[in-house]
Amino acid sequence: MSSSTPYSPFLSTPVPKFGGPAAAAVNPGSSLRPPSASLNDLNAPQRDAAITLDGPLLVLAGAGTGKTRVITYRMAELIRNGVEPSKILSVTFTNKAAKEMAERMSHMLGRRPNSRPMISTFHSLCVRILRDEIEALGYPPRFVIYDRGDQESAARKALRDIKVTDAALKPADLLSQISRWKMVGVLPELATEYADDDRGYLAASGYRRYQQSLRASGAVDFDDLLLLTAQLFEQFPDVLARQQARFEQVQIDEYQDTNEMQFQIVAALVKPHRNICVVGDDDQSIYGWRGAEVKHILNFQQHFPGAKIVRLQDNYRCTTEIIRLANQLVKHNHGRHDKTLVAHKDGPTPAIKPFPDEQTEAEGVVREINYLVKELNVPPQDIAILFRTNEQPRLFETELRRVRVPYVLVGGQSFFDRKEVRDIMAYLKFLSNPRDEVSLLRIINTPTRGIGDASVERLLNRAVKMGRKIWDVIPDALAGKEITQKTARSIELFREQMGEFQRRFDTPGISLSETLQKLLHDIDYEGEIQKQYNSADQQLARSGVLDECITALREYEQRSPKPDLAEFLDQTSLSGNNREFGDDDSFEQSAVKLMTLHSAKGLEFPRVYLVGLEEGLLPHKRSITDELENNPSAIEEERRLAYVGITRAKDVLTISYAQTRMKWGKRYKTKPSRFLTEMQRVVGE
DNA sequence: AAGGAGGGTTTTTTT
DNA sequence: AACCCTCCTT
Repeated sequence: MSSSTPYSPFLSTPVPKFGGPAAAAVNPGSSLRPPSASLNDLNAPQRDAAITLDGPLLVLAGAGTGKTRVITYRMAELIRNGVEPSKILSVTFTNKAAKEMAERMSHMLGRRPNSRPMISTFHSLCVRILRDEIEALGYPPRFVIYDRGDQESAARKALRDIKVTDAALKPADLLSQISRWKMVGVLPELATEYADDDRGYLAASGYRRYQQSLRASGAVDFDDLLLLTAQLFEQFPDVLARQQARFEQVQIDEYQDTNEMQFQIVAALVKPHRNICVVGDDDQSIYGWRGAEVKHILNFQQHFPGAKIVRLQDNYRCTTEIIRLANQLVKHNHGRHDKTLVAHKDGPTPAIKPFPDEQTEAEGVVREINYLVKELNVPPQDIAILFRTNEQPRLFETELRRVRVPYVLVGGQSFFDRKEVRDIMAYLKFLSNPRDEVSLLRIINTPTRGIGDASVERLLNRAVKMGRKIWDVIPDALAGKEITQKTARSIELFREQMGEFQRRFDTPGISLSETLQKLLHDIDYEGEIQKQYNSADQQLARSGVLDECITALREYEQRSPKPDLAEFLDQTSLSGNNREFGDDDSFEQSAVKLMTLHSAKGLEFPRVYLVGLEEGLLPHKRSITDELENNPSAIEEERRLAYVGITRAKDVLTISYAQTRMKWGKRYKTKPSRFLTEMQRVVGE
């Protein structure tokens, strides 16, 4: 985050080296270097929050009021007051936020690697706990984390096994129902009780199959990480006691987006000492669809009686004009803590620009960006284009490429969605955990090695029936003439080959990346690419992906003290899509950012283009129909999303919409978003 | 078993 | 318009 805020930027003062004179003066008796941060950098309420060290604390922080800063300074205060750094846990919403906060702490603490606060996301925290303790639940200590694609395969298979057709229940629908159940702690055995119609019953039995197959594969999905941790705490007091003892102080950022399982985990962790500090803004709750519950932040005082509340309403990020729009817009929501942000700097009035169609919108926005960058020397990284859905950025990308302005598409699953990467990850997952059936099925005939779908299907049926592994039923399948000699031979070869690579990956001292390189060579993945794509540059691009994978693994090896394939896989599946791979920091730092409103949470940019403000897009069509059906607050979440978008802009905000838009190959007329009129009108007028 | 053609379907947001 | 699935030919 670039910090050119007019009020003391984060590291405005030089950081004295460890043990310097300043350190001795502030904290004479401590072996720890005190933080360089001075509380004078903070305004009164911020300071009040940062020095409240005991007992539950709720910081209601509006957008741009410096909540991350408060959390960091508070950690520094805790350490200054003698709390052992490693006994502090700070939970952030994304890995990126964790990384940034860790870097700031390193600056403040002067890099003392032996004791530092644990800063991580809920999911990473849970992985750490589960890696140590999961055997208690009957899972193997080695498990793989299934990403979205793996989950879909598992769901598809579960539905096929119970003979449910796509028409009755689609894999994606099953997954979202499973997720909703897991989010509130409903286990497969109990799901039927929560089903209220036929589809619900189908989903419940799908859920049972799905979970069975994950367990048999030694796999967990994202929700399991939370659910299993909560279960662990509930069922095993000794485990809970051990984890409780690890932390004396717990802080949680973006608390408005905690879901039920996360709340339970935290409540259990802090029970002995109640030293919990949560920071959030109910107006920025945008993950309701993922089980986030605003009620946790609204009811914090009921959960933790005696909690102190600090309100931060001074916005130091945006101009008065931007804040005026934001305030007016969000006032249309009900069920919120009424608060009004106060801005402190002036700037141009935000522009609202209509365009005839989405193509012109992209051209217009990019033309302006190009002018800013080329003629006015605005650094590209000061500019962001924010949008609601992932189909929107394409046109902007094309335009940016055309005028040669550097850009990065943040978040979009582009890298991990590529077939080649998914294949390679499946190989690695399988080799790390040979029980992983979903990955095995993906790679068993990729590249093609004469093991056809029909044979695999028959083998699988037999394997399931006999409760054995797919390899072990080959002789029986041969005898029953279910597969041919030739197929059996191919499978044998494949099995031997994989066995060899398993051993290699398992042997400490053998380079992981070199093993991967050899693997790709041995299975002739390159040849597969040559066959699949006939144009030379496509082939080149696809092979480039292979190199990127190898490079990613090599980089992991270099930065990890004790490289381990399973750890690499954990990190890549949790680090949200693009992080580990092709994460070219130096390039990213001087590029225009393109991202969804959801990914933009917690970030800020001097110039923001908020595009596609149309009915059906923002608010999204789905939320409009949801509003009519069952969820009266669906539109309110969209409104908060728009609010988040507006408040990302520090100085210049430009809002745009297209008057017509292409959909499914047809052009439709659009209506300007209701939010546009709302934000320009005071409630009640 | 593999590859290609044609037809039907699709769109929210992500750790 | 793009993607996936199914069916058909080799």
